[in-house]
Amino acid sequence: MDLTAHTSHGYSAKLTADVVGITYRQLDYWARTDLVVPSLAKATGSGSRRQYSYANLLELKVIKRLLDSGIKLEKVRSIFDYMRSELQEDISRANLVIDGSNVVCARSDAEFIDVLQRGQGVLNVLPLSNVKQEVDAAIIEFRPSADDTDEEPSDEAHEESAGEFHRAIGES
Amino acid sequence: MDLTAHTSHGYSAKLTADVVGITYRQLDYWARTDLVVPSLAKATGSGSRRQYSYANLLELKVIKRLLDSGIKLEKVRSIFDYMRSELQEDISRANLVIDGSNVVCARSDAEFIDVLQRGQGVLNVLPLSNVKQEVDAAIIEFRPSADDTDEEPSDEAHEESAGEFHRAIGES
DNA sequence: CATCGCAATGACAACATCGGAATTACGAGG
DNA sequence: CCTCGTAATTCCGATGTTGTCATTGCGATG
Repeated sequence: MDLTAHTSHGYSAKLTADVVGITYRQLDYWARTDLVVPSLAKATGSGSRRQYSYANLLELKVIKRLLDSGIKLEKVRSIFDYMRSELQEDISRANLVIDGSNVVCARSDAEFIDVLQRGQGVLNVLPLSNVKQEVDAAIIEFRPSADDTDEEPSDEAHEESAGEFHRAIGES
Repeated sequence: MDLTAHTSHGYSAKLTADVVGITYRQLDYWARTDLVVPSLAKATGSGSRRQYSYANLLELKVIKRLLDSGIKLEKVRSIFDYMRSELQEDISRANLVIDGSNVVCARSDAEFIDVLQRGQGVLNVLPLSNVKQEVDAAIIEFRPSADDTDEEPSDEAHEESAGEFHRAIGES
């Protein structure tokens, strides 16, 4: 199942916001401030339509993850200077490690652990595999085109889709 | 060398800000908003003197680390609900792992790696050992009481005291 | 007692990051 | 051509986190 092929016409702003799990207002703000500009169609004035690509969805989902973990948007902006060169393909087995202003994309587990051991400051570790998974799941969930053979058309239960980690950590 | 004994009279606000590497304005704001209230002497009105303990210095240094890595102060506040119960002793070999609203203090390397592998979202990893190191070094550096037999009395070069990691990561 | 330095306080401004409501404009369909 | 739905834009406001500056007050020293 390759959801990248869905990029024939791209994703509208509203759908993108729903899939990623952010508000339209945030998506709009990020587009205007050049954090994530829609690849397929930029806004050309009032009434025009922004069109986001599948790659844009992944970018936006990563940003939401970073924000949810408490990272400032300002820092996210600097991170994405590096991100855009690395985020393109094979997101499946990569781990992103961020140390202040430095970013590295560790693909092997050995490199990953090695980087962690040398860390001097705070390290922000982001496994990218589940990002793609969650985006794909959300695309199907919010798909407007027919065949919604799901049992949960309710608008709730989109948060905490993967909840095994929280029990291992302990409650806050 | 136990610098905790320096707590006989505590640390003034200005000295604390210098040691930790933050502005007085930040320290003042954090005290007023109950993020870090000085243990030894709270402000009792205009003209009074705040007195910070050694434990306060460690707390403040951790906060600065989190801020430098782009963590929002709002998230730092929630993190410290858990932190205060764990930050007291044996900071030497502990690693702090933060996943959104969940915080865990992994003491063994095995537990540390195990937690990292199960991470679903963004993990903020903070080695606490070097926090203590840097605070101790800064205390000696900014010590007002005599015997400054150092070769660098200049006010610069306090940032990036441990710079081996940056070369391993790559430039930003 | 007068003065000085330091530190807390308060008032104000600035900035980023949004949320909400009203307005405007595009495109499709009758 | 008119209308309708959708979406971008504009305007306004709120909030949190500082910076700057002036004021007030404490304590020590002359």
